[in-house]
Amino acid sequence: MGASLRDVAQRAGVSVKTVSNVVNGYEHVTPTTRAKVEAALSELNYKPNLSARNLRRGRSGIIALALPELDSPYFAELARAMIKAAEDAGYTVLIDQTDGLLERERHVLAGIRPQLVDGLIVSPLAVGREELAARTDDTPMVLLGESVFEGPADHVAIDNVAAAGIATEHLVSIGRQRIAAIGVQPPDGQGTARLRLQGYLDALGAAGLPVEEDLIKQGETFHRKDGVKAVQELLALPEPPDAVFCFNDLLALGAIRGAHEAGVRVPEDIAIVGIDDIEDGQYSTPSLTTISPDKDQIARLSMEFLQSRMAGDRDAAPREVQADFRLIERESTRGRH
Amino acid sequence: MGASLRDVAQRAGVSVKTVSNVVNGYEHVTPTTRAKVEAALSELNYKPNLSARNLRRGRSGIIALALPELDSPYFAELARAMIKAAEDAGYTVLIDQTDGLLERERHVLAGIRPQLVDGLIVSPLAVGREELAARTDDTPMVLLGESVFEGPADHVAIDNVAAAGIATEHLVSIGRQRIAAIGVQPPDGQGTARLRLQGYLDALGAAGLPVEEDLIKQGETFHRKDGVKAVQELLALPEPPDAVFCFNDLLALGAIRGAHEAGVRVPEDIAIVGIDDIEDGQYSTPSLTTISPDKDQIARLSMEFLQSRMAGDRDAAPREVQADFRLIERESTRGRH
DNA sequence: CTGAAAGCGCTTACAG
DNA sequence: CTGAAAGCGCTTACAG
Repeated sequence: MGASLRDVAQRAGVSVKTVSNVVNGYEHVTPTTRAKVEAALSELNYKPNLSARNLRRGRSGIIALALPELDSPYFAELARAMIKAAEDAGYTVLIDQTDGLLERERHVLAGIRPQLVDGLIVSPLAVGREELAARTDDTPMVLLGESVFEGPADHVAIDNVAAAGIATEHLVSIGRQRIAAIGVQPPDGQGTARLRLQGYLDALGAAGLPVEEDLIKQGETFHRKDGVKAVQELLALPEPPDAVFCFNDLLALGAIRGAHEAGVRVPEDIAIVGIDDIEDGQYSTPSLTTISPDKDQIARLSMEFLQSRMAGDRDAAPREVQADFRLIERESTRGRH
Repeated sequence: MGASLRDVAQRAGVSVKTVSNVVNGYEHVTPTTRAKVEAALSELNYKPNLSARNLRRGRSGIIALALPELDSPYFAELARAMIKAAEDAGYTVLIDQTDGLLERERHVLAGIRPQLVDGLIVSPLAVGREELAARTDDTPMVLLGESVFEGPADHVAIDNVAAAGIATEHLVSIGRQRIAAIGVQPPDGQGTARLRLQGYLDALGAAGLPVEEDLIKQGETFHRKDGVKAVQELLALPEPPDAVFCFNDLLALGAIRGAHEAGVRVPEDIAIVGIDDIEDGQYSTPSLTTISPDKDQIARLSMEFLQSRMAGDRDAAPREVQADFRLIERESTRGRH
């Protein structure tokens, strides 16, 4: 294969140590020596063996990012931000796609790739709080997404209750009275949905609007198709809603599509708002009002937490931080009816 | 940190070799010995050090996937398929996001992470054929995307000329006469655009339609915003087109949005077709007619090529394979005007 | 400023 | 079936 340090050392007529010094940018090397070594280095097209280096150094410079799915735009956009933030910090990212499956999330938490990955950023869907807390692997970890973990590890998220509240409130503010929700999960489902439901209910209460069971719909996988289906059921109701708060943008885009298919106008007949601010929502017809979490900030904060843990600060109490978000008004909630 | 093989060996009262045998599932181990070892293994919560194993074995089980951007839906969907295919083959994927920048693509080709990655799947945008051919790093590599490489490495792609031809032809078949194109690149731009332009021109020729310079628009970054801008320019023409072939779905979705903003109906006034079959196109209003490349097949073929190279078949002539694609008709080209 | 040597944790011929 | 030992390629005290 490629040349080793020893090959280079031989060719340059110096010791392995000296070559290593040059390769690693150690300052105190005679110009002459350095020149000789560098010549040999490039003649042999030397590339360090990273496995060996990692073994010796006890670190790899790789962190794993475990996400439910890479082709859901929110996660894709988050992954981009994360890869960028990791790179700025000198790390590269390895991605694990869990599909939100319990089995796979467990596998990640138990430590796939021991000693190959210096840290872990995980967005769990299936695994619960207790299991997270009972983790035996000691690779530094940062949690993403929900906000009901209560301390098994550092955690970065937006305030989901508040975000959902603001989205719902916005629908109230434009004069809507029958506000539906799409994205509720079965009782054992993910916490994000529970928190967003909470925010929705809080906002209805604050506005003095009644809660109607019929207007609260499940969104099993948080994908467009669930949004289509749910909105169709809502529109088939004897007294359909005049607005929908969708627990994410994909559901909302599905809802827009479903309304269109049913011949119902958005926003005139039904206003729609989502959460995530994925790019699609800027270009859909109508464009989508949404809550925009600061993805770059989430990425940056996650890396900061992870870095401090990787740097040795393992025992400090788990930290919890909430990233910024803001409401972005677009066509799907414009105007009154 | 964690326990090493030696720790386990001591505890079990056997040699390191025996523990290694058990860990690696070597068959010929006495049940008694195995039991002892397994007990020690779980008592110490042993996890193999992958860096050490990789160093020794000379392989890592990791392949790198270098894509322009992870948050472009086509690449996100392709990445998902690739991660899946790699996993089926026992590999994990590390993603490099090049942003299509020459500098970063070069870095990938020169071998970032030497010996840490067994193989490379690259979708180059900026780097040209000559440079690919002149690569010095000998990590096995598979190329994705264009089809004008002519042999520097194994290559998987769809037949872009044919795909563009079929898309254009479809517009002809529904009676359109003034068919525009969006997505042309500056002369030194990527080959994909050149090939799709070729297919477009071929189809116009075959249909006996004239080529009009005014109807051929650039699409610098292949993103939605370029589609919006280009379609607006087209619609401002004294004699606007009645159809547009967009070189990818993102451009097409932008074009739909742009037409909507201009008060022009799709498909009645202007029919639109794209390439990629990203999920958004199923749910847009109107839904998008497109060419669907078989992404799973692309992923599978790439892995097969890569595996054969990684298995040692380094010197065989570079292979070229074309993945399947098909036209999917949706609302954006339905009906005649 | 440079060298000789140990050792990171593993796998693998080689013996027995 | 199991053990003792070498070595993958690197980094890093330790000398000098």
